[in-house]
Amino acid sequence: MPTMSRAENRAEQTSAILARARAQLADVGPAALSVRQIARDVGMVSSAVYRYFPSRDELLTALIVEAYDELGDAVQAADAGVRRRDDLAKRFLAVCNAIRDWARANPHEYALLYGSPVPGYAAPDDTVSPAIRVSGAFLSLAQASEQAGDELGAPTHAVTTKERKALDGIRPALESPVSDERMVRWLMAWSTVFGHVSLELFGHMHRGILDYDAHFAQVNGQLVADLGLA
Amino acid sequence: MPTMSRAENRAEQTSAILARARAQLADVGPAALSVRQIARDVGMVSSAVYRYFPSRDELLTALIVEAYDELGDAVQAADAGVRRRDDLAKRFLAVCNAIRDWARANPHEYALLYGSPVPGYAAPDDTVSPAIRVSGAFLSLAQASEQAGDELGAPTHAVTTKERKALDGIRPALESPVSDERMVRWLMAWSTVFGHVSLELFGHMHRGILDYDAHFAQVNGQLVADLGLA
DNA sequence: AGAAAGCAAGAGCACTGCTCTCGTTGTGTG
DNA sequence: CACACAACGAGAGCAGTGCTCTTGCTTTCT
Repeated sequence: MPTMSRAENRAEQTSAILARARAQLADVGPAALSVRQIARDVGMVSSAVYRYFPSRDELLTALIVEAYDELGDAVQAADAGVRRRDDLAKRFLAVCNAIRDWARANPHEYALLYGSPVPGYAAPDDTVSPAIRVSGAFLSLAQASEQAGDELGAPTHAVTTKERKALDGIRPALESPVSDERMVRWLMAWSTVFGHVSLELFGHMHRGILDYDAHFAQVNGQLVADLGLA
Repeated sequence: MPTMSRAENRAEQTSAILARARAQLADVGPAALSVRQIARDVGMVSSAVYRYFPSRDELLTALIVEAYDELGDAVQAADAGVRRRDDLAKRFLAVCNAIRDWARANPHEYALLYGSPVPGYAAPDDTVSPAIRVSGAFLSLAQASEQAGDELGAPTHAVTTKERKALDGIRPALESPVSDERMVRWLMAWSTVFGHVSLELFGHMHRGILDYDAHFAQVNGQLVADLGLA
């Protein structure tokens, strides 16, 4: 039983625990995730797990980070899959569909990220950097659209001075400037997309919308038009 | 200790339990809601609570119904508070603000309604009828707008035939017809509003948007314009 | 080689949802 | 009016949870 240094073993056990936790999360959801069950699954006793994760919440936080990364990868890959980089409409649609597809494929993970915050307030700074990758995809498209000189496809409601100040938090994250009017539109698109996905996934469109795919496509089409990507 | 019939007592105990559950929900959130703690609070032993609610999930369902009703009341009152009934923009803004205000005042309740579904799948038919009151507010405004002959404030993306069929689920809930183009816009507004509130409340706008009030007002202003209510 | 640190196991604490039993007590019926 | 029945509250108990602490053992560092 040599053949494994302490560090190696630790890495292996850590990822084994995470893998089982991941599976259990997908299976029964975050609320029912049990440290003891995970321990049994990986052939440990529950107290041993606490050598690797100081608490159940920390384990959940690790899962959150993983999920954000996975979603970020999916979104990034979808965007990168569009060959004509200046076809912003196509890139936008790819991103939106990637978000929804991932959410539908991983409902519990999506709920963990965008549903109610499960523990008191987990979100320490560990989670924010992977979290911004998704909204970052929207922001880069917004910048590209601005640089391409696109005109917004719908009349713009005058941006208030308060709102201009409120947007100061976003500007530092931009490499190239985006007009406030366009930024508002893109933020609205962000809310609309996640609003739709959440409402759909959490059952609020039940018996109202009969074809989620069609409706999401319709909404995206309208967003493309409003953003002036067509 | 007479002075109380069995039925009276039952009603009183039931509402006492509900009241404490309500308070605990607002305090610690749905996940940490404990039947035993509620029992202690109302001066009972835990097993006695099960004479009134067959399980913790049923209790939660009752709370969900209560919360839907409260939000529905708030929305309805906000709408009714607008004197000029034909000022649809004002009514729309009143409804949107009522939703957000209620959500901010009752974050745990909002999370229970629009966040991740906590128990496996509670939502039996008990919850659907109070739930549709909120979306119903949007729908009545959409109908009023159609009847007023408002023109949509932004170019319309062509509605696909699939989407037209997808909307069949909503039509039975309408008293007066609404064009599919307008309906799509209103559904988008619905997604946008709840998307914004969820993203804001669950912390996803942290450090990005510096003034939630201003941004929400800006978004609503744009929605009013897009819906042609101005 | 010896001290220090890492690790797995087990026992145990305080808590949870929920079930069952056991007296008591109010209620509708013969 | 009396009696049987159903509702009720309390208590014990089961199976499960997160987490801590102690006890040995083993790898690593000095």
